[in-house]
Amino acid sequence: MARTTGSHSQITGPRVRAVATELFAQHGYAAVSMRKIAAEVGVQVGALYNYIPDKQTLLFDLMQEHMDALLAALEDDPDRPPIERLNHFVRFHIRFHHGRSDAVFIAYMELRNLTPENFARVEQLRKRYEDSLQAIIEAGRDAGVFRVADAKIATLAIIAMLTGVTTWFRSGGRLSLDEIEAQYWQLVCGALGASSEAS
Amino acid sequence: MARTTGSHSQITGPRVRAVATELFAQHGYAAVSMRKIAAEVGVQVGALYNYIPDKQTLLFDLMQEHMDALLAALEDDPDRPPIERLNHFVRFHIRFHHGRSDAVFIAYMELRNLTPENFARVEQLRKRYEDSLQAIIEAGRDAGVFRVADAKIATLAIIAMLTGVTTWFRSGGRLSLDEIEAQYWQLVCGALGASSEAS
DNA sequence: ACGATAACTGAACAGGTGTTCAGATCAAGG
DNA sequence: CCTTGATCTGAACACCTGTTCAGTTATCGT
Repeated sequence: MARTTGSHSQITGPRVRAVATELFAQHGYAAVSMRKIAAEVGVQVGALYNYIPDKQTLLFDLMQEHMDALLAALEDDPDRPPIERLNHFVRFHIRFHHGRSDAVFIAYMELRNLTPENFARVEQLRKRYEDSLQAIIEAGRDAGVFRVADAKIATLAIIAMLTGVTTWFRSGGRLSLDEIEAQYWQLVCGALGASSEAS
Repeated sequence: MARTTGSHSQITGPRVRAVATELFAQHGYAAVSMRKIAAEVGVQVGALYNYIPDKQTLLFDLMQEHMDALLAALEDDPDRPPIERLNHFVRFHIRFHHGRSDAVFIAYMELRNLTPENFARVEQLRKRYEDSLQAIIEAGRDAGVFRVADAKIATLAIIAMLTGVTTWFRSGGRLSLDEIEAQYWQLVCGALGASSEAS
């Protein structure tokens, strides 16, 4: 037999990406074979190549989609007060990454498995995201509401701190996502020498 | 030919571990074959098994050694003021991890490639390290010098923030290690609501 | 009802995987 | 100087790797 009953491109296509995301996050890109992905999708290996050109491109596409979605979802209004922009960024970052932990994991862990060209492109997207936080911090520093020695370092430190949440937070634990947000907001504010009461 | 001139266990043994550390960090455990390690060491594959029982144990040993060294090097004196203990922890963390970025990378990225038993053992060591920071934070909070809502979250946030340094810091860059230390000390102090002038 | 084509199978390709081991070779102790 | 044992080679084992493609089948527009 060949084509199985009820199979559609619109089902199989997204499923391949979903399965790949899950397996890559769990075992790592190099440790996951095309046959394992196919088995999980419920299809033979060859069928995968109706939806992806090759394994490397699959990985790159997953990363790029994640970064694109991240950048598209972030809304920053330069006209608002820096403290409000920061508050929005912190809460956005935690909320957006929560529930997408697989994609976050891949985007941070599998960079070394990208070809140099693909790496450069993903890295560019990441830099754009970092720059948006750095702009907020610089605006706050210039306005005199943040006390920070080096905006670049503060940016990297805060993003590392916030992204760390995805490695341990699971819904239904000791604390709710709202509480997590509030705590991290306080930590970030303190780190930047701002009062967390505002905004 | 078989045994080559000038080959010694005392040279080859450590070299295998050094090469493995480098390659695992660069390409990932699953992407590095025993043959690639052997080639880099300058030996045939079979020879590696004079020094390691198998690939999995090699990975585990590298991680365990790193964590053991980390725990052994950390000196914390519960009798000193919390602010001093925190200062020492922050500077120690940054200094210890700097120059060992390969081992740090492996210890954080390759956890999923450990067998369940090995994972549990490494995780226990990591928890012990986290607990030592948490103890400092709790001591400071009880003494009224730190203002922190949840000690566990503050611990995870700070460790994530500090460990992030290894992903971007390289000697000879814009800032020296001393400057990095000072900046992170300020950030950590602020996050915990303490004055960074002390200690 | 039927022809076109999207969707899939099954097999093959050339090469890579971790691990084992008999045999060759060199270093060192008596 | 010669034996002993550590050290390494080279080949083999059974299996897995990403990718391709001729052939088969289900679906859909007409």
